[in-house]
Amino acid sequence: MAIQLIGEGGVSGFSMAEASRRLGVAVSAPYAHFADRNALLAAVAVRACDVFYEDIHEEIGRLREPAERLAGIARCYVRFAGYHRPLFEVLFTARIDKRDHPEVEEAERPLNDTLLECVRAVSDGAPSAADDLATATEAAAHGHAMMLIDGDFGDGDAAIEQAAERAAAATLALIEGRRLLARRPGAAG
Amino acid sequence: MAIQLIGEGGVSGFSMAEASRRLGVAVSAPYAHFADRNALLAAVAVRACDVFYEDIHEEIGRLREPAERLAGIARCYVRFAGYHRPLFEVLFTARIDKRDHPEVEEAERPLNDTLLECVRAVSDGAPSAADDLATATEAAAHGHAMMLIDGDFGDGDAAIEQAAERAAAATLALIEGRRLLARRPGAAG
DNA sequence: GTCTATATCCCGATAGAC
DNA sequence: GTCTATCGGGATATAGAC
Repeated sequence: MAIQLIGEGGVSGFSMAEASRRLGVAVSAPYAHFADRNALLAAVAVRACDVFYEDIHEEIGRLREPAERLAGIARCYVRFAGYHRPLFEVLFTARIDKRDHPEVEEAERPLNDTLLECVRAVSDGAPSAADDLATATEAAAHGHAMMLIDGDFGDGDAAIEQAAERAAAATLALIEGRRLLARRPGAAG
Repeated sequence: MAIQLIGEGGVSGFSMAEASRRLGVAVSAPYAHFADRNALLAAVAVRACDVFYEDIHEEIGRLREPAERLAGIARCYVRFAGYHRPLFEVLFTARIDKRDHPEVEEAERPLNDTLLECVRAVSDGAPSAADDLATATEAAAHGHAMMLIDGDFGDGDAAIEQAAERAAAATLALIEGRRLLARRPGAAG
């Protein structure tokens, strides 16, 4: 499938023209399958969600402790960024207009649901506590993933695993100190 | 200065041509001041470091508690992303080759030093503990900043402040649970 | 569904006059 | 230091034949 080969290039400058060249087809060929560049990117994003979803469920299927499961999601997040970098970039750094491509939002929903489910399992009954922890976890995972891509952990599989392990550990630390995540009365939100 | 006006555009596609147009000068004018596009971007990045550095020191100058100071850095990080978005993008998402432009690395050093200083103040004597906390803090701040830019917190100043407050709170939580940041023996790194 | 060919546009960078 | 003019390149997207 074209989608996979396109993934070999970066996200931008990824171009229809170069992708076509790599596939050995004419530059006009992709337009028979996708309305325009963004439509193709959206299709890649949907595929990225599917891969990500499978990775996460494989991981949390092995884990029983709620805290470990949430940490496992963070681990998967960073591993996904490392092992499927092009998909990750399309999903998180390509600005796809969700109004033009609601399929992407649709594909993202199961991921959010899984995260919320795991967060609720470790969060105390408080109303906004789960949301606070979910946001913090997502931010920590995303930050580690970006730093990994930026090369802050070095190169190769060892760097990926180190970043993933750090993200998982950070998640456990966030859980440990989660009572401090409650926003103070003064802040908006 | 051209640098400021250029900041009005996104990071990419930012172009010399469009920047020149905005300034009402010829497309060739900037090349009298900068060798090429990357040189201009590098200059913007250096400026970004300076602004960031001043913001941080204004913030931690007001704070005494070590933990609050580290949280203040995270707060500044996210605020910087929100209030100086173009500078933030140039600094963190434009890939500038540090070998071609060592000035950027030079300008970044004081920032790293400040972070490490604050981290050491809250970290227990352990050797790698400070490094672990620094990485986790940076990742959390970066993650919140990226989510802010992505619109996950909404728009406007309220969104910026909310994201900044969440990043600060996450930092405090990381400090609280910092003993869990130590990587397990099995992991590489 | 794929090809060739083409229209249109924008960008980075340089040359040379002023 | 700024201008005009230009070269060379690459991109998106469409039209029409096969």
